[in-house]
Order: sequence, then C-alpha cells, then structure tokens
Amino acid sequence: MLTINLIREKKEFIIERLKVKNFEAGPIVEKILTLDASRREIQVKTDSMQGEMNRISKEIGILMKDGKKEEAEAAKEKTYSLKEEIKSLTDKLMPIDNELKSELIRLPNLPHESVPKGYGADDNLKVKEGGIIPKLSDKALPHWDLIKKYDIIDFELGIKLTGAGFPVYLGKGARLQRALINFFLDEGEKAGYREVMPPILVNEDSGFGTGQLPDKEGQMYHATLDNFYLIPTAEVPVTNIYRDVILNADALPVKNIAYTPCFRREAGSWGAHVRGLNRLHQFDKVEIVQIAHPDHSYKSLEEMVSHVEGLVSKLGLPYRILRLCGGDMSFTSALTYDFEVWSAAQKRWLEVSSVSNFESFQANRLKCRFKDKGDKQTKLAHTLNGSALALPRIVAAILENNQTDNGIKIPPVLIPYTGFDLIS
RNA sequence: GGAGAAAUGGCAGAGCGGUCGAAUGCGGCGGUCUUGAAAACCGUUGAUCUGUUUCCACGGAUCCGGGGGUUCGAAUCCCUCUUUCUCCGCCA
Repeated sequence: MLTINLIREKKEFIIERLKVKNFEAGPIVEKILTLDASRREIQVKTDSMQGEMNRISKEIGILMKDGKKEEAEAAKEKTYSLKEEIKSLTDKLMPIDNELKSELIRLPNLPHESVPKGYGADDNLKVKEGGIIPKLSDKALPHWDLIKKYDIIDFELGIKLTGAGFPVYLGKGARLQRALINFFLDEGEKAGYREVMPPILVNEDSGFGTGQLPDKEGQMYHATLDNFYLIPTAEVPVTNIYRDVILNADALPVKNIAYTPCFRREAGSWGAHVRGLNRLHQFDKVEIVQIAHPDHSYKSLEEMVSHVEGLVSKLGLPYRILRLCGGDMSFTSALTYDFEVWSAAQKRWLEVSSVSNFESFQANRLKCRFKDKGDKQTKLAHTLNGSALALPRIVAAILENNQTDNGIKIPPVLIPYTGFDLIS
C-alpha cells in the first residue's frame, strides 16, 4: 500500500511510474485525493468539536466539585447539541475512511527506475546466465518418468491420500527433500540469516499484512472453522513477525530464513507445463526475508540475489537471472529478479526463485517501522524476500540434468546431506 | 471441557467515574562529577491523525487487549470477543 502522503505530494509521478506496470492509476488517484480531502475536512471539524466538548466536560467536573450544581446543569445543556453534531460527523467519516482504505489497496507498488517496460515473460531482461547446459542422450526422460522409474515420488498415492498436486516422497526421494532443505538452511545461516520455524497456519491479520488478503483470497486454503489460512509461502508468517513493530535502526537489516511447506490452490492456473513437479498444491520452500533500512535495501537485494545464485551454482544447475519487466512483476514488488534453472529433458527454463524488494509497500500495511538513532520520528522500513529455494523444480532439474545410464547423480554438495551419491 | 482471576507506556507496576497520556521503579537518552568507568545527582523519555509553520516549534484530536454501550465526562461502570494465568477434568 502506497502512503497517502506520497499520493498527495507526487500524484503525477505515481501515475507516470505505474504506467511501467501497465496500470492506469489516474482515476484511482483522483478518487483517493478527493476522499482524503473530505476525510481531513471532517476530521478537523470533529477534532475541534471534540476539543470543545472536552473543555466543557472539564468545567462541569470543577463546578460539581465546588458544589455549583445549577451552573453545572446549565453547562450540560450546552453539550447535548454538540454531541449530536459530533455523532453525525463521525457517522459520515466512517464510510469515507473505509472507501479510502479500499481504494488505497488497489494501487500497486511503484516499480523501481531500473524496471524494464513490458507486458509479459518475453519482455523480461536477462541479467546473467551461468552453469553449463548438459547434453543428454536420446533416451533421456523427463522427471515424471524418472520418479516412477526409481520409485522416489508417487503422485498416484498422493491422489489417494489427498488429491492431485500432493505428491508423496518415498525413500531416497524423501531423503533428497530433507537434504535440500538442510543444505539451503545451512547456507543461509552461513550468510547471517537466523532460522525461524513459524506456524504454517496464519490468521486474517497476517494474510492482510503481506497482501494475500483480500485480493488473493481464493489462492489460499482456508480453514474456515477457525478462520485460519494455510500459508502460500513462509514470507507470510515471517514478515508478519514485524507487523506493528518499531525497530531500532541499528538492528537493521534483520535477516531471517525459514523452511516451511507451502500450500497453493492454484485456482485457474492448470494447463500446459504443469506436469509432474512443475506445479503443486503443496511443496517445500526455504525463504529468506530481510527488513532493511530504506537507504540500504537495494544493497540487501543484491546480496540476496548473489546468495541465491550461490545456491543454484553450488548445485551445479544451469541458471539464468531475469529482471522482471513491469507487466510481469507482482502487484507488491518494486524490483524483482527471477531465477530459472534449465530442465534438460523438458528443454525449458523453470522458475525456482523470485527475489524482490517491496520497499515500503508491504511495511506500510504491516506498520513495520524503525527509528534512526536520536530521531524522534518513525519511518517505514523496507521489506524484501526471496526463495532460497523452492524445492520441486530444483528436484526436477537435478533429476533430469543428472540422469545417467546408471542412475541419477547427486550433486557433490548434497552428498553429506543425502548420505548417498546415486539414485538407482 | 468446567470454575475462578486477570490484560495499563520498552519492562515491572499503581490508578478503579472528573484537571490521567496516566504515579513510582527499572531500562533508554542527555548532562554534572571522574583521567576513564561505576556510583550518585539533575534533566529527559510512546504511537497515530491533524492544524499553524520554511525548519525549529507550538496547538488540537485519538489510543490504558479488540469491538460496542452507559455518561456532560470512562483506564475506571456495563455488554461482547480475544488472550493469559490458577485450579479441576481430559489427552500426550
């Protein structure tokens, strides 16, 4: 959510910037400014009336104490009409306030100046490419065949237990999951992240804080009896740790890492390219989250990008880094880098990580603020997050890229974690 | 699940219808003292909205778990929700 101050001060700038995201902000901005103006007008009136009311009430108190009953009664008379006026004004204010809020959350975050214009995936800017694309034999299988061949992931069984998109990992398949999770967490810890193990069900406030609610309501599993939501990413609970929190500037950047299962309904997104591990309802992910000082948040972003790059390159996977164009970015992001790894048997790039700086957009909703030393004023912090990494597509790429006639070779960095070097 | 008690500033904790944004202590910050530190002493110390103002600053409103109500006036009374604690029960 953009701050109302920014909208007041830089209306034209906002409209201009949001064009990069192909978003026509003009009408919403105008509506917001109108609502804000009337809100303030009413607010100022009620404030002064309320002040008058308080003054009279105090007088009454003193009169009562002095035993001047009649004068007190006379003063009371004066309050009745005031009280009614205040009430009618506050009744007017409520709907305006609510409408203002709902308009405010319709505006997407401003894209960073380095964000390329564009409409979709084709317009993303390739920033970097690394690793070597393997040459597989003609007999090479896509991962959905490999998992059957080696009996390491069972989709049919998941359908029996739950439904489509809930795979069951078996034997070395399960162990590979655990190895990847531990590898990612250990690497994160080495990079200065604190490990967090949060709840994987969250309440409505948390869903709102990171922006899943109200707009993406249908994308989350909802435990209606208790009104809890299954998290679509660890970003939700971990970032919400800092909801309504005022940090000291010297505590920044705050760096947390968390492994959680993630749950996504993926309503409406089934179609091509969703076979096997490419898209699931439940999957594992290690997420990194930073709360940063606005002056240094882009340094944090670069640091996160190079951390993720380290992970994919240590796993020996061919990868590329994209800077997303305005049209392909999320609603909340100011700048996003996507990581894709090459899936050799599918012969296509798979997105495995998305690293973003949200600047103060999320923080404004969360009320996540900080205070500079010696400064009286609180300011909004910047929030960032990134996958480091999401497992299924990494597993898909490892299986496909590393297949040999003898079996699937485990990347050397993972062997201490798996305890085996070959799936056969 | 049953019965009872409670929720106040960064923390502890008073206040239980009138001048209370809230005593006091601790902590934090600034200062005096000291070669330096500690101790002692003095001062200072929340958030949000908003008005005047270039800034500094000054003024008003709101906030004592959330929401609602009573009252001229609510931290204080009533209703409701949430959470915590104690005892009993149940389960691990």
